[in-house]
Amino acid sequence: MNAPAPPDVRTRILAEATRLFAQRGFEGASIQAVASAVGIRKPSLLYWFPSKDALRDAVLEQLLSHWKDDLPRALAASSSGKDRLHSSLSALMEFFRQDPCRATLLVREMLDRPDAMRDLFRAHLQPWTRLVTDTIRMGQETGRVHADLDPEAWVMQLVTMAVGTIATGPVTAAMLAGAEDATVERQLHELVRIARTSLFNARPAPDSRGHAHPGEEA
Amino acid sequence: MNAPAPPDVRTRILAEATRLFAQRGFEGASIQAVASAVGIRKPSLLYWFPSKDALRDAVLEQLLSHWKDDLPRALAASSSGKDRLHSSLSALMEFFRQDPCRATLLVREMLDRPDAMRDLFRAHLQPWTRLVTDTIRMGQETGRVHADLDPEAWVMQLVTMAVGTIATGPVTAAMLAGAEDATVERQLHELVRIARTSLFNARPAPDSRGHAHPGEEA
DNA sequence: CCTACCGATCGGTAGG
DNA sequence: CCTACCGATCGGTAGG
Repeated sequence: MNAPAPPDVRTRILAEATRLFAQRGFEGASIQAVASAVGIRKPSLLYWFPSKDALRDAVLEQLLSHWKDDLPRALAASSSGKDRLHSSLSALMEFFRQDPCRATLLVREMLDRPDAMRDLFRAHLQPWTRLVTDTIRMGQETGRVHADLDPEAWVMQLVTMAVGTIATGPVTAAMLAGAEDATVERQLHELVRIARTSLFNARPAPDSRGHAHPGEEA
Repeated sequence: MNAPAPPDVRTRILAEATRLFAQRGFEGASIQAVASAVGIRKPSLLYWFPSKDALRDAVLEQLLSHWKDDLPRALAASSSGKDRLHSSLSALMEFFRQDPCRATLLVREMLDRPDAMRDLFRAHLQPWTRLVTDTIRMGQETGRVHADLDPEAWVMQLVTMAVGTIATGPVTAAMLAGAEDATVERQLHELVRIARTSLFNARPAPDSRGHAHPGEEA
């Protein structure tokens, strides 16, 4: 009846592996280092995960399952097409901002094993991207979204930008003028502006201010 | 008495190291592997570069110097502001398309050593970004460029997108609908459209010097 | 640019 | 989940 070790050894291994694989890369992070971070010996780690590659797979599986579950939730919560697109982007950025290791790890894996990641992306992310591109196409039919926009390519560019900003933001943000105040935030703010202007057509009537957006409906 | 190998051993080491560091990462590519690719023994490589870290530094230095020299050239060749921005983006994409290893290597290094890369970026890329942001600000004064655009952040987002598309494009491109026809090209095409629409004001009214653009409204 | 060699660390196994 | 141990490979040096 007594519960197993509350934080769960297996779960802690996954958490530390995610952190260390993201920080130092798969080749740069030894299973010895992961075991030490958890507070166990190396052979004990290999009892839970039969090999370093199996640990890598489990880490990735956990990350992509989280994406698969979290992202569509935000999308389903919105009603209007414009809201759906806005909250999809917010959810995407929030997913990586919650834990920047996710972005770093995804980028590293895409570079290390492009073929394996292509399959994982297709299996886990295809449904989510489909939801977003369908919403975009509806917007194109009503004329609110640029007609010459390529829906699939647009979504993947936004993913590339969001992942890249979180993963490499600490470097690129140092190029911003100003100073040391929240510079990754500044990049994310511009990212949102880029997304909005590259997606929606300019408002037809420049004079009518206020709530605007004629006939926003389902 | 015969001349040294024409391609220059040192140069060949740098080329193979660039390729292998990009492909497998710095930790994943041993100096033994680099030496084998060049066709020499490991200690011979260490005669030209005193350590693996020295080799890494030389590889990066060469890459960033190339950026520093090539990119501003395209910029200087254009006259009008709009041309300058257009050719800056073309040159940026072409730089990475010429050799995708450049993008992969830059991303890996930003993840592995953010602090060192921040300094290298500042030293090598600051002048180029300054040229672009100055041109953008000129466009904002004439009203052709969105007034609420953040010049430095916009440039870094475009760099993030271009580098990310070349480095991780083979993975994300597989998510595109269509099929197997030039999918990274399709992403680059959308990248250009995103850049254009997020930069320039729609020009429905040819009357220049329009009203100052308001910030934004939901 | 080579041969020969170094200690340290790698991923993984035996056996309990 | 542990101790003890394995062969292979790592970055680097000695010395020519």
